[in-house]
Amino acid sequence: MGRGKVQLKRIEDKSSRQVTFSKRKGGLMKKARELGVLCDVEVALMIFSDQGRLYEFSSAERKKKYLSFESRTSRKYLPSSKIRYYLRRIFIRVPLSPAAYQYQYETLV
Amino acid sequence: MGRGKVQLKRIEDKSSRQVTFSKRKGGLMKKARELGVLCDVEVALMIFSDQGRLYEFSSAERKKKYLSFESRTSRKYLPSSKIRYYLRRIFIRVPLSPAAYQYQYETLV
DNA sequence: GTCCCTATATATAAATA
DNA sequence: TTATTTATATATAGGGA
Repeated sequence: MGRGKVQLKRIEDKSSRQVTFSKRKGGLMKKARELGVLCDVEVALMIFSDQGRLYEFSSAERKKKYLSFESRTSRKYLPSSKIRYYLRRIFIRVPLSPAAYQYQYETLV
Repeated sequence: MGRGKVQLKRIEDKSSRQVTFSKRKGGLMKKARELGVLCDVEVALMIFSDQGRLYEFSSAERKKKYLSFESRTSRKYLPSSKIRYYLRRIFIRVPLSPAAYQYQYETLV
């Protein structure tokens, strides 16, 4: 999709990796939104940049009614331990123990 | 990206909506994976079809070590109340009350 | 549904400013 | 760096079997 064909492996040059990230992130978000609209389905997309920043798209129209995770994190740079924590909790969904959940709940609500 | 240009609104014909869903879902998954590899970032994508089926991609390499939500749901068709529940819990992340969490935890673990 | 085909729209790599 | 341009690779709409 460009002047040259690209190999599917990590782009080693930091500068072009950043440029590609920015372009493809935009493209992916756009396509996620299109899929939601065209096919009338719910789509969610989350991307953690290597800077630890969270980019998120969700087609859930009710989103605004609820406490948004995004509002708590998207403007922060997270350390990698936090990233791992969030990934486990959100993407991989290891249940927290009830005691750990109680603690989390108290810090969030 | 095809013989005709498409308007960004719900495809009303059920059959072509289904075909478009299948094609674009595949494309989106592929691009999510490419972004993760090329730019060395974590990407997660979740799609609920209108049949209530969950399709999921996550670049988190540690995934297999943990209990996967996918293994519990991706082969099932969920009623819309369940979809809404999962969307709230996962995408929008309304915290459950500790009591409700305790109940969920017991049914999951 | 479901798989192919292929003309066309779109995304984007590399160049350029 | 950060935009903008443009040539090219890729995705996919519409169609047929």
